Amino acid sequence: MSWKETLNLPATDFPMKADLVRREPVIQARWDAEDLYGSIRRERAGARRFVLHDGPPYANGDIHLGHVLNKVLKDITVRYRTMRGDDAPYVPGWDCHGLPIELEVVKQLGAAAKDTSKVEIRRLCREYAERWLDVQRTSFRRLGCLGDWGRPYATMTPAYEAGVLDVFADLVEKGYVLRGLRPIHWCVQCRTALAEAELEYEDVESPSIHVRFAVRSDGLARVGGEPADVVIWTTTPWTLPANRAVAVHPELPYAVVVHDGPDREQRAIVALPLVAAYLAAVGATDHTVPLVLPGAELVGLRLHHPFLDREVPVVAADYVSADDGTGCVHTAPGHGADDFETGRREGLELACPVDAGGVYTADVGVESLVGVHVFKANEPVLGLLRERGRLAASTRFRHSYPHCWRCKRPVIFRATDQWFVSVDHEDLRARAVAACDDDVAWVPAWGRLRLRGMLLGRPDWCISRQRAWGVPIPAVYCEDCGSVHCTPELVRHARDLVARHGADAWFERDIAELVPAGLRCGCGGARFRRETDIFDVWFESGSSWRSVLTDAHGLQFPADVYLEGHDQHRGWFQSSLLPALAVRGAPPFRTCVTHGFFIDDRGEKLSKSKGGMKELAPQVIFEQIGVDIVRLFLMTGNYFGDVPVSRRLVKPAEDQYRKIRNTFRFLLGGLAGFAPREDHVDVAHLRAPDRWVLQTLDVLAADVERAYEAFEYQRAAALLRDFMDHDLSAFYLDIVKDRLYCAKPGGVDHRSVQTALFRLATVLVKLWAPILVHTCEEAWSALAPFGIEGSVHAATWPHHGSDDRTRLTWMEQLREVRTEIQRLVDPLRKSGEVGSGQDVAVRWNCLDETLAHALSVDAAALIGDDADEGLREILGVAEFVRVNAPEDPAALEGLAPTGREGLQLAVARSQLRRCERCWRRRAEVPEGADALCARCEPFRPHGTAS
RNA sequence: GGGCGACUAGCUCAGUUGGUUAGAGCACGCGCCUGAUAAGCGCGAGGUCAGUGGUUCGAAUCCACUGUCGCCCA
Repeated sequence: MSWKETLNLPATDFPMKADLVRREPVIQARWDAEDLYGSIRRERAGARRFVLHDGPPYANGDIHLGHVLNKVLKDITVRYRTMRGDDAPYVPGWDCHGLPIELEVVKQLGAAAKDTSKVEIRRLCREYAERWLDVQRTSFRRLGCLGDWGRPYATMTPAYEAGVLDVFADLVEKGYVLRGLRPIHWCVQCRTALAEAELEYEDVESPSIHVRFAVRSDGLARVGGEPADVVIWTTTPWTLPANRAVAVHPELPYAVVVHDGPDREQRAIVALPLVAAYLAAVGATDHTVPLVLPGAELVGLRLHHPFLDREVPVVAADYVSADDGTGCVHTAPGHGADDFETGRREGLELACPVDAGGVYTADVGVESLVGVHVFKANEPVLGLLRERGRLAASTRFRHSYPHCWRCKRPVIFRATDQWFVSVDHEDLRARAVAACDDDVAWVPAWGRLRLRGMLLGRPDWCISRQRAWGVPIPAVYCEDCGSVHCTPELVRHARDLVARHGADAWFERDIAELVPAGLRCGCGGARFRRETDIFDVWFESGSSWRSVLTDAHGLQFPADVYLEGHDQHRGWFQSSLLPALAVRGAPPFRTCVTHGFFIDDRGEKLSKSKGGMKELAPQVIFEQIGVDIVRLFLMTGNYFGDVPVSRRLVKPAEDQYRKIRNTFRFLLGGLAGFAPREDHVDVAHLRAPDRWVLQTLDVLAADVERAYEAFEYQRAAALLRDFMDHDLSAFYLDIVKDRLYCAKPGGVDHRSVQTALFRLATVLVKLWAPILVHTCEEAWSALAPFGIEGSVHAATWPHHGSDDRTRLTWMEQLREVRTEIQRLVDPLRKSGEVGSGQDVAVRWNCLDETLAHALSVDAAALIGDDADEGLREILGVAEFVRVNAPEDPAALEGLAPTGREGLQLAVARSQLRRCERCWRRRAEVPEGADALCARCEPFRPHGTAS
């Protein structure tokens, strides 16, 4: 007869096939319908608040894999903290202002852009940002991220803009804000200042020229008495009209080199280590060096500008190196950061004869250059140099050069009037470094060093931009004398206006409404015009703590965590730290967590020109792969560093997912007929393997918890995967199948397993829940018949105790033995001698005290009643017999050493008869067809012959 | 060019403060089971821990240099 019907085979509604693409939206719809986020918040009201402050993505275009990783990590964090019992709100935000959106809008307007008012452009920008905000929000929700999606923050709302102005007003009041002429990166195409973050470095080919600056005759005595030239090297000939000095390193040796030239002998002054390079560049064939002198002795020499009627000094500068060029550095204070600093120190003129569009102004000093675009000026400048015999050499040079992130054109350095936040006012820089060291935790730890280095090296923060789409800088200029007014009162006046009417008011209202009543200029004037510059978007997002970390959003200052890509060390982390420190005196975050970026499976960064990662576009994830699989995939690698991605690399995660899912399915299936409250078996009465597995689960839960606490979610996933693979699927579940299927339903053997399975299921679903958000919710629902209610995401984190490891180490030893047996059985299987382990008889002898003890005394103590049966169950064999070596040396025949020191084993086909129901070979099974073991005999239907 | 990281099996990664024979998953090879079945299980092969030099009784692990890659900057 078929005994299958007399077994308790697994049964559950939890399907093997995930069908994530179809099922995830259904689960999300239920979360929405039941207002899961809102109800959790209400439930956690008054609990310890955990604030993760969302860094706002830019509301421009579809989301990509980078957004996915970032939002998933945030979601895991929020869900984990929530399960720990914290009140962990998540308020998503969007960065809405800025150049990319404005340029996109302007591009769409085409020729009409010129005739479109600023306010109209702003309106179009707002619509554009709103549209993408919605698109992105839909995608983020589809990723299963839990949050206050109905009430996000957006940097273009009046409340947010007012917050930016609050921060600015405080900075003005405390004296951090200054206005000045500075050379900054400038895009002549976009006609705007660019932040460091808006630059992209690309290789370009530039002219590479050596230019001779003649030493004025009264200085020749210091350089050998003969006419000589200081030779500089530059890749930007167009900046030569703005040259105001030549810098040398005071401690570097300089050589006077005499060499042959095209028409006459030349005497050139260059750094000694660079003489050979110089001679090669000018093509000299022989030379002498009559004089070497330190740079310090050159300082103060006066030089003739190569084509302008002016003299420029030789000055000292530390940054001059002997690595390239000539060691004599062309210095144009209006066109370079180092040059500017040098110029300020030496009192040089800050010349910048270039207008916003990149065209030379009349100040350039050469009639023929006026009106020429600097990108087309290199040839004319070279012409001037040639005419005057000042061009020593000219070639081309390939190097990395900054480009505008939006229009991709090369940028220039140009001196302009800008607004700055001083980084050194009231020791802000030093305080920021100290805060980095003492008040902020960094995950991974090297984030501290990174931000530290950036803070120490950074210049003052240029916060102004000459564009339309942003928060206006509230300042006015006197119409009579031109002086600027930007007081705390004026800023706060504007702040109130913006809070009520939005930032557009600044551009559309009458000037009288923008300034406090009765404002007078020092010159007596009372007529003003408004500043039209707007804030750097980094200043806006860096002020988010002011308007977002507030009660209005259910948040508070400071945030527990900022969690972003590690490009935000320089970006948002820094731009948030500085204003908060200046205004509030404290960092806005307690911990900064960073993740890495994606590279393709060849180790190269993903670039849009190569098609980005289309095979893993969010649409593909949503419609073909499933979010949970991708969430799992993202938790397999080390997301703190570079994350390699490709469709091919996701494959293993799909397999892993199926394994996890099926293990859940098996756990759930084994629970059929179990009523937790009534059928639950006390720990003390649990069978040995069941008691062991729950203890192991406790250890696992503690490890997983530590991993979550440390933001090492990939570690949590790895621990869980290993446990489900090795400890459950390959070991524990294998050994308990017999009791689960064949033991008397409702008996202790059966209920003991079910007690373990029930706890395994509920705990594992919880431990996975922050990562596999949908699958765990589905599994949680499948536990409904066993009294489980609600959402797993509203459930609380499992308790776990017991540090007693004796049972664990005991079982470890048994597993070693099990492995050794399997190793020996393998050849028997391949030869067809045995099928499963249930056909195997094992004889063993052990020379190792500890192991022998574990297999005998410990087994008796930990298994209880029938230790032999217990060992057979754990080891998965039909017979496990210790040979009586001392009294019967012949019994050692056939025993072989194993990988485990001291353990000797012999395996063979068991000669015992097999129980037809449970397939175990046992001594008591009688001969004949349909023979059953003693345990199974009661399942024989009445009237059936044995 | 500078700062910060990374480099371990064909691929993706573990490897807690230096300490037995460097682990796992995928892929690969050989099998088992058919009572988790569009599942499950076992065994096996595969590594000069990027390279070179150093510290140490002992280095994948600490130090220096070199190479390749990434991020940030110049």
